[in-house]
Amino acid sequence: MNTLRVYNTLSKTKEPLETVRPGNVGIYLCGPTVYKEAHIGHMVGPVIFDAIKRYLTYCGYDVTWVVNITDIDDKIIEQSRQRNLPMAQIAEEMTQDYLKNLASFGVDQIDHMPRATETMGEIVAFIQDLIDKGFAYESAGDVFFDVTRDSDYGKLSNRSADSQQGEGGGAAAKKRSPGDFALWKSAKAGEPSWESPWGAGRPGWHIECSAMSRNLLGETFDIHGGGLDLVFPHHENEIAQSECRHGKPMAKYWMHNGLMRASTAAGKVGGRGDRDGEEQATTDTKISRSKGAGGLASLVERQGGERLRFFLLRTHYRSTIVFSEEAVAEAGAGLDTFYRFFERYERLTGERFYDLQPIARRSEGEIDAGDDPLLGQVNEHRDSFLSKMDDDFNTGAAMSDLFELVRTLNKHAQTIEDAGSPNADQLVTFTRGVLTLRELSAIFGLFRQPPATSAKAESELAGKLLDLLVELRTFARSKKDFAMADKIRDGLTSLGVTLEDRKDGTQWRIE
RNA sequence: GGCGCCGUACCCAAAUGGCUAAGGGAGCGGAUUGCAAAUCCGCGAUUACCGGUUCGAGUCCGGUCGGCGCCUCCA
Repeated sequence: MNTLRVYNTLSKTKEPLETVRPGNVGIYLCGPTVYKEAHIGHMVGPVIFDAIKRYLTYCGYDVTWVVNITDIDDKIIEQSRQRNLPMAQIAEEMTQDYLKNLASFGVDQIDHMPRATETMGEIVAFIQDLIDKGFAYESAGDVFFDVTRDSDYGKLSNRSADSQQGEGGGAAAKKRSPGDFALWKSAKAGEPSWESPWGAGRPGWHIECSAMSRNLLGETFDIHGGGLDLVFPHHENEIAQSECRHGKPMAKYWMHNGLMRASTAAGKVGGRGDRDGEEQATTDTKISRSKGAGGLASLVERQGGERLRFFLLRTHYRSTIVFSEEAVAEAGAGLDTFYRFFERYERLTGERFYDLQPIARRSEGEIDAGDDPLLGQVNEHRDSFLSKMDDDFNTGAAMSDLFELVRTLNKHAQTIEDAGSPNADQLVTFTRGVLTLRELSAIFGLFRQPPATSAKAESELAGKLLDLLVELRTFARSKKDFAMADKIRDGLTSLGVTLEDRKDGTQWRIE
């Protein structure tokens, strides 16, 4: 098994992946608080970890991936008031929205999605044990974690416990130290609540993750992930709770993805932008739900889930991604290279790329190339791709090998086409090379099915009309009536239809 | 104020201190084409700036300038 290296926020270095149990990997990713629709930024973690799980599985690990749903929270209660609906209904609605978005982005590798409301027994037991062990205390119906009892506190985010101000407001008066955080919050009148030894209330924000990860992955598991913004206080407090209770490390590797920002045109009210020409002021602002980002469903409708997924995987997961639809469209131009190649593959072999069964295991993908130049090159691209994935899942770098692989295959396709009648040996080698493209792109979760064309609505009738126009143009060309042929083509171009004249006929494509 | 990140070509973006600084998009040449499209080939970088360490620096250290994150809810 190859050595995988993983960047660990705890040590601030890349470390070799050595799992708790050989051959197994447990991953816990902090999921959403379901109080409003998800935005594109919420998809970064799920997409990268989806690719990570695919890669680990491909490398032979048995992976268990948990993503929690936080369905109790002050913000959900607030929404529930504003919309005059029960908290559970809001949570359920937004959970469904989240699941729908995951599906659009091709995230289907999650094994467990526990909810806080379904983990209440374990949460209460967890808190009680912390009290019994002297790490937590009750104060007027609330329970707080006592950060002064945890000598390690702050090790993840590099902060000292006594420098923390903590949340203010009414809770502050009940705390022993300002940095103490709530494990259990007593319910005010009218708030949803659960029974506990400390009275009716609800869990604090961090405790559910400690309880759920312990339940599903054990006291020490392999990888804990989340957005960079969760390092403090959320993950710091999870560590405090879990490690004080268990007396052992919570997770071996802490992986944090970079946050997304939105590129928005800044004001420039008054509309005189001509003086400095193209210089347009833009600011990158944080994407947050409170600032009204959203419309993920319509974004998916416009761009397609695969483009968005590709856009996210283009950049290293720890980097900031600046979001704009222009950038997504640009990424899409790169994706089109693959789609066109798949059509070419189908023309040459009569087989659909999407019907190729991807090679599912790394140990089975190596090609015995012999002295075949094509397969030798394919192997090189594959090795390069895998070595980049081995180095902290560098999808952005590995992407280049996908492009180089498709270029190599395009060249081979060209020689086959130029030869006129394809010979069987060439096709066999070609198909074997294409199978490697299938294998590697499957690690990214790409090209699992043909891109949806619904948005472009190429109805049956439109297709037939296009076929008819192409036929008329072919007739004109055969008569050397290029003026007519070009008129038809230009007209179609202006409608967003591109024509390609090939030896074997003309093909149309809706851009 | 405390902790931390980033600055690579027109745009996006990769690069354990070591060969000509990946790849994509846009653009410009060329092959191909009736002309296009697609594909292939080719073209493009004082790595923000200044200094230091080193045989060797995009990478390490110090400084300057610029952008950003966390410290309160965040993926």
